Formats: sequence, structure tokens, C-alpha cells
Amino acid sequence: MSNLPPSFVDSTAESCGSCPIKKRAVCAYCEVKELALLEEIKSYRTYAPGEMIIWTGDDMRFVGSVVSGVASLSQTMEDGRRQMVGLLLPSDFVGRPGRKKAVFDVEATTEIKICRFDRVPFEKLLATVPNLSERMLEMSLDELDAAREWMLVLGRKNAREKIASFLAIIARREAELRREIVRDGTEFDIKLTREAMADYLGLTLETVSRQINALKKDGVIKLMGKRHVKICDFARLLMETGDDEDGGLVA
Amino acid sequence: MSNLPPSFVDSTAESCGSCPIKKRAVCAYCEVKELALLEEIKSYRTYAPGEMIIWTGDDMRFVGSVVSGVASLSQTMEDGRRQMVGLLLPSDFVGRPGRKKAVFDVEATTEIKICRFDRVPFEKLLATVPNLSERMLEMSLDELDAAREWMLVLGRKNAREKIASFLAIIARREAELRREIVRDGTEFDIKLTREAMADYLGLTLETVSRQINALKKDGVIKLMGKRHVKICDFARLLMETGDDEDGGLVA
DNA sequence: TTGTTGCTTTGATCTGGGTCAAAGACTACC
DNA sequence: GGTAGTCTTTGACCCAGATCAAAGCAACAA
Repeated sequence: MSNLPPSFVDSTAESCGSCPIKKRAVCAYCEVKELALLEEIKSYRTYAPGEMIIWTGDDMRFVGSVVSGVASLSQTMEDGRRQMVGLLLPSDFVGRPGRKKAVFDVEATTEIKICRFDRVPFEKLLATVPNLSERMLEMSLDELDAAREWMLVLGRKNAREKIASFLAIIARREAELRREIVRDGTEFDIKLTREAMADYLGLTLETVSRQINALKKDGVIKLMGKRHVKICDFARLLMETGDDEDGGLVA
Repeated sequence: MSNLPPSFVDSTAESCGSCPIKKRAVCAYCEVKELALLEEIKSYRTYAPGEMIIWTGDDMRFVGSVVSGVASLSQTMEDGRRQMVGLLLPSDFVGRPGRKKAVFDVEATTEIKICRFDRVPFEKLLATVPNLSERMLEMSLDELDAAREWMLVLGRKNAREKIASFLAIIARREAELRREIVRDGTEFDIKLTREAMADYLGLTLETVSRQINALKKDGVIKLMGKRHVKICDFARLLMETGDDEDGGLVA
């Protein structure tokens, strides 16, 4: 929270045609003409790691899509206890149309680029462009399912199962971005600190550290550096999540 | 799960005009003409307490609105651990358009009446009736916020805070149905068993029992019978939730 | 080279809530 | 009125994960 690298409003003209998330973002179903309407109200902005994108209570002047990078959605209690309630990866939607004040903190985890739409005109488009509202509904329902699956993790799983569930999800989503599927040998970066993982999982950072190393010791994963993971035995990892067949979050 | 009172498809003609949830359900924004379209695909059904409305994996032939009564949305792990992920009260939506197979169990907690819409035609209406899809989106986003707020409860609150949060929510929603607000002296029924509460809160039933009695001993609430609660000191109850000003779930 | 800073690991200890066990309490039905 | 069934309470004990404390490690700056 001290001296962050400068973030900036990106003034480069960017085209939806070459957008890496055009197949999955809110605008995925929009036609050229409709994209042009969005174009009028959009701006890109890059945030530095650690930078707050939105504070709870802020006026929501924009909503948007994560183009690249990772952000976290979280709540903090007065005494400092914190719970992450969402991990925002590329193509995920940021903000909530129809709400003026933010109810969660959004923080850049890595450097992150967001395609922002001014909130009020975006809401108007939602009301008039079915291709937009349809995708918006679909994404919201997916997120709702994912949130509910996560409630099982938070409410009923033990520390080891939580860690395994987390790794399985990250592996899946990372693989998805690369249009691959997860299998033995798949490698990826955990883009979160142990503390951020703890906040996501409802644990302490010490427990996260211990359980990750336990999975490593048991040969389920391999660590290269602190944050780079190789999955040695994916089937085993899924067993460790405690879920039935596939440990599968929906979204 | 043994000999349940008979449930039945209600053949009585029911009119949307006198529907108790017309102001808040999915159809809230629909005009008379649009309601007529819904009428064609709707049927009422009453379920007995304990009856399963939907099993995980079931084909979803309908979606719908809770008209009266309470149902729970939950997930179960193979070893029996269970997590409730939603409490369905009057006006809440049941099911997920766009999904063929159910991913959660839905169980009637009390006797419950559901206004059901055949899924496929309902999806078609969603695509063609903006008043319907707009409300659907709004409700989904509200539920998403509520689910995220609940993640904080599950992930970071201790047993006493969980119980207090639960009581505060129930009190709010019950009062809302009666168009009142919660204050000292407000009374309501908990329509869940201790076990169901435990499943909702990520606790055991013993802990639920102990903490409820602790709140009672401390004069925060009063119990009349096992399930009827009187809030003696609402401000205190909110303090006990651990939340800042108002302990307020969004939805 | 030596701090300094931020992250991670590891160890020792403590405790909230789980687990196990038993007994109340209430209702419904012979 | 007995007894079976379901729900709830209460007690005794235990353990997974929190807490507290310290040290390790990598990147960077002076």
C-alpha cells in the first residue's frame, strides 16, 4: 500500500476485434453494431498490483470486464478479518449494474487491465440490447452457482480439502484460458500470496503454508519456487478435494 | 423421509391478481399481457414439509417462484456433510434457466407452494419479454450479493456471530414479508430445525443449540418454545453479528 | 556488503467447536 | 397411558486449526 508503480488510463485505441476475451466477456453475443455502441462508453485502464480498483462504499461510476490479470473481490470486518468472495480472472465482470455504491472491495492482485463501461449508459444498453442482457444474465447465474459451490468449501471442508479445491479451480481456470485441459504435469502460477489464499479459503496463512507443503510432501503437487505449481497427480488432487467425481465448480 | 402427507398438483384456478408475491417475484415487472403469456405455461404445486422438490442431477422441467412457505437449497458430500447454500422464502426464484440438470437439492422445509413455469417455454419468454429478463437479472444479482455476504459468515465468523447473523437475517426477511421493520420485541418463528440451521451455518447442531441458549441467557433474545424467538435487544443482536453498522445482508 | 522489506516456513502452544454419549421434551399414535 | 419417533439440550473430552513467536529467503536499494 506504499509506493506503487503508476497506473494510468490507457489512451491507445484498442479494437474489440483483437480483444482476447471477446468470446467470453459480457459483450460476447454482441454484433458489430452493438459493439460500436459499447465502444462509445468504454475506456481501458490498467491497475498496478496491490492497487485498489474499488473501495466498499465508493460511487460506482463504471462497470467492466477484466481483460488480463487477476483481481480479488473481498469484504473486511472492522477487526480486520477478511474474506475474499470472488477471484476475478480475464473475461469476468466487475461491478454491478443497478447499484450506485460498491459493497465489496476490488483489489488488483497482479497488474490488471480492465475494459470499463460508464455505468449509467451501460445500464441503458442493458435495457435495450438483448444480446447484452442475455449474456449478463448468463454470467450472473454462473457466478451465483460458483459462489454457492464455494459456500460448501467454506462451510464444510477441512483445510486440506480447501487447499486441494483451490488448486483444482485455479488449474482449471488457467488451463481454460490457454484452451487446454488439466492433466498430470500441468503447471501454473498461483497469483496469490499465502495470505490472499487464506482470505479466500477462510484459513490463516500459516495453515495454508502447512497444507500446501503437505500436499507437496505427499507427491500430489510439486512446487517450483513459492508460487509455481506442477500437478503430479490430478486424479489424486481431485480426491483430496473431497468432492465426488470431478470436484467440479460449475463456472 | 418416511410417510409424508400427500402433496398434489393444485388444480384450482389461481389468479395473478391476488398473488401475494406479485410485487416481488420474477413476474413483478410484467404487464397484464405478459402475465397472460406466463399463465399459459404455469402450474401450481404444493409440497409437504420434508419433501424433495428437486434432487441434484434431476432433469429440470420447470423453474418457478415460491408463493408461500420455505425451502432450502443445499449440497451434500458423499460422506454426508451438508451445506445449505440458500434459503428460499416467498417470492424467491427456484431453478436456473439455461440449465437442464439440477446442481443442488431443493427440499421443502415447511409446506410450500410453488408457482411453476415449464422451463423451455419460460426460457423463450426470457428472451422475448424484457420486463421478465430485467427482473430475472436483478433478482440474480441480488442473490449473488447475498451469497457473497454469506461467504463472509461461513469463512470468517465464529459460532456466536453466525447464529446472531442468522437470526438477524431471518428477522429481517420475516418482517419484510409482513411489511414491518425489525425492532425490540419483534417475534418470529425459526422454520428450521437445529440441524438445518447447522447446515446453513457450517456448524453442528449441538453448537447451534448451545449458542442459541447462550444468546438467550445473555438476554439478547427470548425463546418461547424451541422455535419461536422474541428479539429483546435488536441493536445488541446486530453487535453480536460482528458486522459494522447494520449487519446487513443486501438482499 | 549490508540493510530493508515482503513473503513464506516452521515450531510450540492454546482453544473453539467438533465428537460422542446420554437424557429431556414434545407430539402422535396405538 | 404407554411408547415410539423426532427434535433439542447438556455434559465430557478431544483435536484441527488458530495464535504467537521466530527464523528463512529472495529481491532490491544504498
